[in-house]
Amino acid sequence: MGAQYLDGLNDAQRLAVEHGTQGGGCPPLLVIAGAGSGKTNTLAHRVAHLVATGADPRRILLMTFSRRAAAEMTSRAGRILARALGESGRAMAEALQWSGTFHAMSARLLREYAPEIGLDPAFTILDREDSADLMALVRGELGLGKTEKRFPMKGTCLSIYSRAVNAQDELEPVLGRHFPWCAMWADELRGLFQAYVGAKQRQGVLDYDDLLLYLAQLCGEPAFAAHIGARFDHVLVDEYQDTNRLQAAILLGLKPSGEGVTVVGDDAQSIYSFRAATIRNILDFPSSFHPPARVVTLERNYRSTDTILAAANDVIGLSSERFTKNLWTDRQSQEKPAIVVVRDEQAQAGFIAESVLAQREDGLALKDQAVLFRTSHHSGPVEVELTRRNIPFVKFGGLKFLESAHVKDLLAVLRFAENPRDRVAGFRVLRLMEGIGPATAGKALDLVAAAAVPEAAVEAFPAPPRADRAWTDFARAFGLLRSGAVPWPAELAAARSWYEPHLERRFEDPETRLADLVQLESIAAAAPSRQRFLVDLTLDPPDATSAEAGAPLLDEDYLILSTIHSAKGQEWRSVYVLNVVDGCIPSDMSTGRADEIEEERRLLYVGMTRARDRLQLVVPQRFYTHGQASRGDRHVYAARTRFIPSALLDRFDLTHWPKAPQAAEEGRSGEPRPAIDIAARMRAMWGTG
DNA sequence: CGGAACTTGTTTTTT
DNA sequence: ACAAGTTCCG
Repeated sequence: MGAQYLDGLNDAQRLAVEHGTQGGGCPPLLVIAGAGSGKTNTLAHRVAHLVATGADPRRILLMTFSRRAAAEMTSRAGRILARALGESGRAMAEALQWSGTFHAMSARLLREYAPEIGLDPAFTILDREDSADLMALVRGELGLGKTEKRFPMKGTCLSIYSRAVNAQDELEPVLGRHFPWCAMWADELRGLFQAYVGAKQRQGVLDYDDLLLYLAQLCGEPAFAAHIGARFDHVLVDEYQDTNRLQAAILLGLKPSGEGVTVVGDDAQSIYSFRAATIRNILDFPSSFHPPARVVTLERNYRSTDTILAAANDVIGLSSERFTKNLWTDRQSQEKPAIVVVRDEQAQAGFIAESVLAQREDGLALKDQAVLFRTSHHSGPVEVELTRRNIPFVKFGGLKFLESAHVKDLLAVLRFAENPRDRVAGFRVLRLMEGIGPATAGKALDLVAAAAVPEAAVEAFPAPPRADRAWTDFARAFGLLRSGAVPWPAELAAARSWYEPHLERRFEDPETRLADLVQLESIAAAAPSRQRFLVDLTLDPPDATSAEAGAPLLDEDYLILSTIHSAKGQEWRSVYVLNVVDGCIPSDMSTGRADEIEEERRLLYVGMTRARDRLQLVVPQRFYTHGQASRGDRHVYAARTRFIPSALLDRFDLTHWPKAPQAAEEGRSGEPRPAIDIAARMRAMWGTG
């Protein structure tokens, strides 16, 4: 049967789309989808085709890496179905309710099964920072704050815990491999983690890892697993190379036979091992089943020019691991990707600004261009330069608006109302009031947690005289939020009006912060309930920060700045990669072990393969070190990344910017700079510290 | 309780 | 260089 909407697909894509839709069951399928091979399109077609050939869209589970990817996928599937079947097709797509991240789907399922596993269905979810705060709280209670040698910081403790959980590994090997400097604390850490788990359970809170861990445990019980698995006829997982062992355990628990399972990914683009993702998941997938899963490989690249692809293929080709596929394209170009050598990060920023504008003159909108980098702060000087020249941009990755103190404060009020046992939220809220410190807050929270009616306990609490007034106001607001008398979006406004005086007292710039809170209310309006709002926001925070304080500039043109991690799955006509220098890519934090270096290589590969028509890698020659500024400006010389050795230079055009070093410009503030800073080397001979 | 001054270990990417 | 934690004082 030749469905017309499949005509645009190539043979391999079509194989992937039609697999298991022609009767006789649907055995497991692995799609190895190279960069730019039309992966999203193929997966969307597969979902649409499944539905068009009779699958019930309410019984399809689609797990993606981000909510944004899920939305893209379902809307594409919707368009295909609408084209094929008209209005009824659109309705079918809307029934694709089970799509989202592993974490979000887990939260939803756990909420349903909570009563059966002794979990409070009103559980709240701690984000990374909240989890670390709770870890610190517990650490204090155990007296690990005051030790001879300093105990690891809260964030480090959480990272250790998180890796052990997600990799399903024992503490000692985790410490040995990833946190050798904490190995001496193994016993104390074990005790800390035990107490941390206890605290979470008493408070009815789950952290990110728990969402996966609880569901994996549930799926480890055959009876539950079968029950949950039976709700879905098809389970599709995108970006499978970036899943960890817990996620694989969930998938295999739900569908032990692999019937109806499709996973899609690319081993060459695995870049999340720091989150315990393991490439073994995708490599071992076929042999997890009997007979083994079918494998379809998409090797035709529709995105990049042949010159860009040749360079990217060569970069990944130097990997010590063997990759089985070789991407090809028929998009010819005369232009090779460029390596642009600039003097320093300042010059790099100047080059970006100028080049972006020049390309816009040539008809390339800002939105068609993106600046990518390894680490969030690498874009600092570029951001300054763009702002100076009034070039609008939006930045993805790095600090989020959700992490600002005032937003967290307001959310904590809601979370405390949702779950009065949530100590991190409660602590945060109570201490906003003048005269309430850690001691008083702790006492109050104990009473609230023990009370049958939390709002009554708040009202009855004997606040210190200094805080009396503030406490009365709080008790009233808290009672209102708990009563359910205020319908949802208005509840947020109620919380804000309680919070406003505290905001004004605590911050220098209350106006801009208040604007953020108002913006939060527009997000809240889209959520059906307080609970959904809190879950959605912690599991999928708005990930962009723009120069002009988050104004939704949908129609305007703006440049994209993004970490390479956040650029996953995206593409632009013109791409710049910053700091393509040893120490940045690979990050000098990740040059310890061979597998870390390999991941950095893949990171560069991912960055390069985002480009459609034009790719420019920028190499600053030196970096200023602002350590102990004893005398003069110190700097270190940087070398081009080790991932592009001389043998690969043929694949690139080597250029300098500015074209001709302008002596006049340099001399303005005094003597010309020497090409080699002998003086700095002399000083460096005697150590840097 | 809350702010100021000081000390010391750390390191990035994100659901 | 920085942020987190500690100590001290009003």
